[in-house]
Amino acid sequence: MRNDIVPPSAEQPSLAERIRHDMDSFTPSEKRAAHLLLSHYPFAGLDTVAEFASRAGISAPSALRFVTRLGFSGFPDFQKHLREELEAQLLSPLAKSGPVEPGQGAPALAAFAQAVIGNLTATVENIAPAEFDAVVALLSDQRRNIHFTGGRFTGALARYAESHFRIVRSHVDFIEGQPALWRDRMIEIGRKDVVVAFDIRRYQEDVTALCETAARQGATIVLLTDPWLSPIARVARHVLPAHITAPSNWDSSAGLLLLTEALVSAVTKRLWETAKPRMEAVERLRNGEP
Amino acid sequence: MRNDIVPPSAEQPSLAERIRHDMDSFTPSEKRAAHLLLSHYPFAGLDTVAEFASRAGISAPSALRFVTRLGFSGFPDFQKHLREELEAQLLSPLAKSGPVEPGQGAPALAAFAQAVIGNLTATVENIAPAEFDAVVALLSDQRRNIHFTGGRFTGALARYAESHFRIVRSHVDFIEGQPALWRDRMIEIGRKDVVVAFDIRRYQEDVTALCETAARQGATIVLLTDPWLSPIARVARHVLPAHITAPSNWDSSAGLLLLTEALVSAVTKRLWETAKPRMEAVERLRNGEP
DNA sequence: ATTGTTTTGAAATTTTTGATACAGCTTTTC
DNA sequence: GAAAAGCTGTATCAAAAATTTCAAAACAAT
Repeated sequence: MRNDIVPPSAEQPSLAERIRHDMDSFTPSEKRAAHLLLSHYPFAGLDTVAEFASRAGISAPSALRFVTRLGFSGFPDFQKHLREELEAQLLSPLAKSGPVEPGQGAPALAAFAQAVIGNLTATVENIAPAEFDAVVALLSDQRRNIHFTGGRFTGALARYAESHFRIVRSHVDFIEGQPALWRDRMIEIGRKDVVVAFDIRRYQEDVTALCETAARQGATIVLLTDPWLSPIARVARHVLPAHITAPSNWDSSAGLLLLTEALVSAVTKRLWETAKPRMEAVERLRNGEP
Repeated sequence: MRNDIVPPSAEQPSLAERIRHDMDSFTPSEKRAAHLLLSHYPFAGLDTVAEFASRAGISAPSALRFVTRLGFSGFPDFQKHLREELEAQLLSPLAKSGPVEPGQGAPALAAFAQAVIGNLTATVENIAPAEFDAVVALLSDQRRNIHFTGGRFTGALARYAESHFRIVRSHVDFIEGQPALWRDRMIEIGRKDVVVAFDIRRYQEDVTALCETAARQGATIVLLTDPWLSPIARVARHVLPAHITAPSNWDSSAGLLLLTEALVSAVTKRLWETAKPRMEAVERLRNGEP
């Protein structure tokens, strides 16, 4: 038998908090219900049981068991509570933003998120609009070849970028950072090539070498880096810096990801006429259709 | 027959305003219904017809006629509208991130950033502290083997995670999503293994298959997904959902990255005693020192 | 007053929704 | 490895809610 759960009398803590707190005492289906409810709190619970269960990917009886376990006498009772909570919350202007639970992780997570959000804001504010637009234009030029590369950590971001651009347009690839792997490919790189490099501190020599070689051959270099600028900046045509400090032993790449996704989004919109049929074709191929 | 009333399509003015405007065209009992609704807008309308009618001092049919007259097809339709209006209003403060229209370059970047920030906030708020802590504990258990995997886009995140954890602790690797590449490796997977999977919508069957196979062999599955939960959730021990919608043709993985980095940070702190010398050793090796 | 029109609610009907019993499956425990 | 406990979904049923019907009441205009 599991530990009992306090009935939802007239308590202060919102139901959401209680659910978060008791999360690990739930069964798998109950967790799914809980996740759905918390992700659209409290509106997900205001529909019918059938709708709620279906959205959570569970059966109606499981949904019922979930609310019963929460201490309610039935689904209507549960909904009534949600409505009352909502009304109370809406009437008190800023009663929201309750202090997150104690525990070890939550505060750390919240603090981390706050730092990351600060980074994103600072990053956006320090990007020159003209620079961003210029990069979008460059990456939207279908006659050019685009190569993505990065360091040991940022390499994953380069892959992320490549996996998206590859679908939007052609002539896109990823270059591994190790010199042995790209030396001979450099013969192909020329004036119509664009190298998009990701490089943040503990700047990596091999990535720098790659970009310098490419630049010497006439390629256009786009650099996504930190505010202290990777040495690649010397040979780069465009530089987009992102803030990376976080309350961690590691730097955060969220700002770089933001820029990457924003670029993908902007280029997709710009090339929409050709990107749309292309994306549809890719989808068909993935599904094994002719 | 009285003058027609515009149906409640996608309009700007709230229902309340329309009711006030049309007030003098209502019959006496309709007015009573209108007054009740406006006095406790919109909660008075969220109960049952019977309750609503009784509180307004009219009969159920009259209440029905009232909502029909407002242009709704029935009482459930009416309530649905109220809920949606309420949700939109409640979400506006932060997640104003409606379909932010075109806009060029910089404005688009700012809008994108705002949406991403909203996602991060929502993600953190909906993570159960216990769940997060449990995952940290799991990944800090040095006796276990950790395997990261992901789909065509999220695979990059898995690599990102792997590249960090690899330095903090041992027994960490990355598994390619294609079945041909992992089938035979499954022989090694057992009870002391942990599979951390990244999977967001357009959930990928091969990743699901990998996790199901691993789970069947007794491995513990940790899933980072979107709020709609990948089917992998069925076999996952722990699920960390992140909000992913963005004003783009693509979803945003920023929330997943945030969780990843927060996990890396937390585990690094937790294993600091052993992680520190290990990180220093890695650094020496990179520099070619003995 | 009387007739035609509109409004209204009681009761009957239909539809929807919530709840339960039970059997299969999974996980845990011994 | 077998038995027990627990979890979950299908099928079914009961309850409640929404909707329609219809006749009485209120009202307006002759």
